[in-house]
Amino acid sequence: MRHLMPLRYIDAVVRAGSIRKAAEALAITSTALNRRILAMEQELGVPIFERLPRGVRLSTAGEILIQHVRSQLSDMERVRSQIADLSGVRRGHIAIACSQAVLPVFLPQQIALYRREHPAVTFRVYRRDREAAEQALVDHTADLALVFEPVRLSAFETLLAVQQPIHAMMCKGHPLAKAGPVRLRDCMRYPIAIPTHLYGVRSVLDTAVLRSSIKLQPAIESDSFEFLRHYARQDTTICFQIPIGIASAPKGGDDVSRPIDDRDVPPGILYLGQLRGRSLPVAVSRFAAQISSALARMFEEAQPR
Amino acid sequence: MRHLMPLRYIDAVVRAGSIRKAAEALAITSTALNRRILAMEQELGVPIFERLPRGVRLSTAGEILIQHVRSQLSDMERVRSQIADLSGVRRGHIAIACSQAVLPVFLPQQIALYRREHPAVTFRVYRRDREAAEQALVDHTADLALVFEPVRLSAFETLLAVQQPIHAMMCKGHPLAKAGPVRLRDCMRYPIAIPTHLYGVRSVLDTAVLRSSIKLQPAIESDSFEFLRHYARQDTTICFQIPIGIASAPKGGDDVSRPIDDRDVPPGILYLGQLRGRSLPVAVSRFAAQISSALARMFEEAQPR
DNA sequence: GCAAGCCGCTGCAAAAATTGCAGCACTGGA
DNA sequence: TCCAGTGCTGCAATTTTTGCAGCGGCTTGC
Repeated sequence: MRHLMPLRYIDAVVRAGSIRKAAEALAITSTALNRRILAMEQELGVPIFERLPRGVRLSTAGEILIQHVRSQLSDMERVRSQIADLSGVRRGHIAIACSQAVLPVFLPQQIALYRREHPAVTFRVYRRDREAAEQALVDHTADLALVFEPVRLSAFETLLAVQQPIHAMMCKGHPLAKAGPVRLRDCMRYPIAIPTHLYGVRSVLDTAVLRSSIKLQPAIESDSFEFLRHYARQDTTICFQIPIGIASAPKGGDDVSRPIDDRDVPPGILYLGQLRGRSLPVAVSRFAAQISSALARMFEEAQPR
Repeated sequence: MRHLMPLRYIDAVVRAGSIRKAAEALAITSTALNRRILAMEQELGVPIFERLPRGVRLSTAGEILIQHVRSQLSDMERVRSQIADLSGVRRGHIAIACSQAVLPVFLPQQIALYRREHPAVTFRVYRRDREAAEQALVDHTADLALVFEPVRLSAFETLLAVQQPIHAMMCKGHPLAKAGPVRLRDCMRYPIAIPTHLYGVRSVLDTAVLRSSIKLQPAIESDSFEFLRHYARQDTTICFQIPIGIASAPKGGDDVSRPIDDRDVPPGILYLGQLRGRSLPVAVSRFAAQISSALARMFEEAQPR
């Protein structure tokens, strides 16, 4: 849509932090971009940006404006999508910000399933910790967020919530590698590998441990689940993951997972959500419905808390 | 704002019903307008208008688009207003759709009061029956609606509701011209002048009469309250009005008003409302707050029903 | 302490877009 | 059947936008 180019320009400048960088990203000259910004500011009667020696920053007025700009841009996207939808073409774009846990199995499966029906729909998947995921909704980088144990929920409108008990994972030959729940204190007899505080799994474990006598003494700490898991395969180290992040094939994998007993660690909650008050494009809401029903089918639906 | 000219153009064409008429209203050539419409349609990939021999009409896609267009336009207005507000300039524009009753006294007073504080704010006042008033909110012709006994309330978000008992009005020398409530059957002994069914006063009277043995036999029926009132001054005819439409000066007027007894006619309700879900420009919401408190001070606040 | 590197901004000319005029084809009503 | 009214198009004039080169201001690193 041609007429909202000026809005795109403003958004680009905000994201780039400088007019020249934004111009490069937009494949136009800095001159042109600069003049459009100046023109907008004159129309508005107020500067949108503060000029700094190293670029520009939003002014107070700009802060108000950028909210409007971003909602306009994504709303136009919704309109396009609705119009395309009624002429039978199922196209669109879906951007998702999500926790690591859904990256290896769940999301690839679901997206593939969806694209089988609607090949004209494109996807973008951002791996974001629970705080950054909400921010992505706010600045319209993402349409949906699928996060485990989000922190603040002010701009977040929950579409679905499912329980996710923490599982302990270990290599096949591990002494604890049996079926059924395992007690946390049994795990603690072995070296443990856990993620950093950015992650929901860690925060659930931390709060659970607080009210018990057990102490978490991690042998390995990392911000990469992939690393933790591969490390745990090497020896008797135990790592932790939630069910949605564990391949469903029960015997094919190199490792074994056992739920930690409810009495030790209560289940965490995985949330699917969108920006509060926004009306989603058809493609997005259809995809949200699909993964909602998949999640609800796979896991117990959680009460909002 | 320059960049939403295309949107204004579309809106103008929709309202005018033909490109040439809209072009005239916009003070540009039909050629230019026509080409912009064509360009928009090409960008969208779908016709916005159906071409008729006598003009154009919105297509299905256009119906979706015009909603977006109008909300964009008024949202931009809100942003401008917010930005102007933070730089201390209290300017803006307020459009109100209202029932006749508030036109003679209440609204002029309130607007004058408001403009004394904020002279840079401009007003537009539309006289609309209760159905048209809601429509004016929907198509963004009006920011606020102040209507007596609205019919449908689907797009209408109530900001305040106050009770308005129906009053009987008569000339000074009338046999009924005393203080205190009057019974409806006493009024019926004289010729009565009442408004058409478009009006809330009529519908309140009609429903009240339905459950009694009294029959409404209007001597005069008109869609102009002003006419009815002036007519009633001529002889013993009685007309009806709600308190907000009656000048507060108790003895200055040429006529006398007496509330009709609650047992005969229950009070109607006057609603102040806006378009559901819309966030109003600062000027508008400030004015809404002003008249809300004025109404609440003058009349008993009604429970929503 | 001074040069190098970014930054936003501006004068001027080229390029691109928008606009206006005149005119065409079409339709429904007098 | 004619006429008024509609949307649409080719072409030229006009307006707007863009790009190039360059200026002055500021921070950073040697």
